[in-house]
Amino acid sequence: MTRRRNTDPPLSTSDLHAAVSQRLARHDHRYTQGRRRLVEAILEAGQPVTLPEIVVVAPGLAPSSVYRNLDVLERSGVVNRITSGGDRAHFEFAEPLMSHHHHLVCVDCGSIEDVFLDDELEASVDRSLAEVAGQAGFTPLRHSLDLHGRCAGCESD
Amino acid sequence: MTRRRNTDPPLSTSDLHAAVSQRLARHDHRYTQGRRRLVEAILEAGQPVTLPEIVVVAPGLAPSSVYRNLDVLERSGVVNRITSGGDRAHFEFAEPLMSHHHHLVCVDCGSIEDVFLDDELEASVDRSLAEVAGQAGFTPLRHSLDLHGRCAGCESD
DNA sequence: ATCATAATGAGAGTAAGTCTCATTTACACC
DNA sequence: GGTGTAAATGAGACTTACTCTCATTATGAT
Repeated sequence: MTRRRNTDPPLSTSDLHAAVSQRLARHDHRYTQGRRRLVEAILEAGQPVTLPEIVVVAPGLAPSSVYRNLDVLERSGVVNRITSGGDRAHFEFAEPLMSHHHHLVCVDCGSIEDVFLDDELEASVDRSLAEVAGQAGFTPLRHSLDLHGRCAGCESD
Repeated sequence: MTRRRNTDPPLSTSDLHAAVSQRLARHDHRYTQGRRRLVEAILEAGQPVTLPEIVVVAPGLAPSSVYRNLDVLERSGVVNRITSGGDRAHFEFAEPLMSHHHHLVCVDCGSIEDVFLDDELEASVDRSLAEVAGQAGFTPLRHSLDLHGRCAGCESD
């Protein structure tokens, strides 16, 4: 298992914009300037980000619009909402705009870092989950596998 | 892999109360009537519950006290807070008061059901996570593995 | 260029959860 | 069993992440 950097995107920036545009169009949404800046802010962050972090990177974006657009992007399959990190939601690109990965969630500061596991383990996890889901009459969409603990910064305090 | 019922607790009710009492005492907290009723409400639910669901099962408990006590119980290692199910936190007993398990999270109604995976898979997951955590200087506490999808009730609509 | 429609943004509104503080309860010691 | 002290309670004010509203503006199709 190699630890990949989150800065290795599966798509180039222009391909990302094209893919986002296509997904929005498929849901009858427009790829406006504001949404483009929002996508670029998430891209620049390179990690799951909260709304305040987005507004810092892309000042001038109205919070109400960012919230609304994160919603649109989520429903269009562009973005995932992560709620494991405390009281503030984090956002990141959804698959396949970003490769499948998991999270290190800091229980102290709520920060979230991406990590990658090997495909064999992912396959066993999916197989096992599919089995229990079937027994419960549950229709699986995706899994989330997060490690909760203390990040390097918080541990050294 | 056998699908265990969540109604198979690792502890009897009196053992549960004893264990809770001990954990509270270890943190210099008292096991009061209100906390006892709260613990029993979570026990009766048999699934991760939200605050309104607790108040229904145990009417008369003041919401502010329930919130405060859920906090105390969480910090004393009695209860886990689950934030995967939308905007409302769910609570359930922590290990080892409840055996290690995972969740089916309905993306429609936000309900959460417990499922159990086999120990071998859990071990591989822990091994892999420990490896990536070490590389990131992250101190692991616990992992969460949730399956997101649509529950039987919501799928049939 | 025009037009219909979607998107924007400022601010009001909502609701989950926290804080405050006067009162009550639980445990330790006698 | 009483007594004192410190923790727990509960009602309601408060905070804040997020959503809604609606008048204005930008977008993309023709």
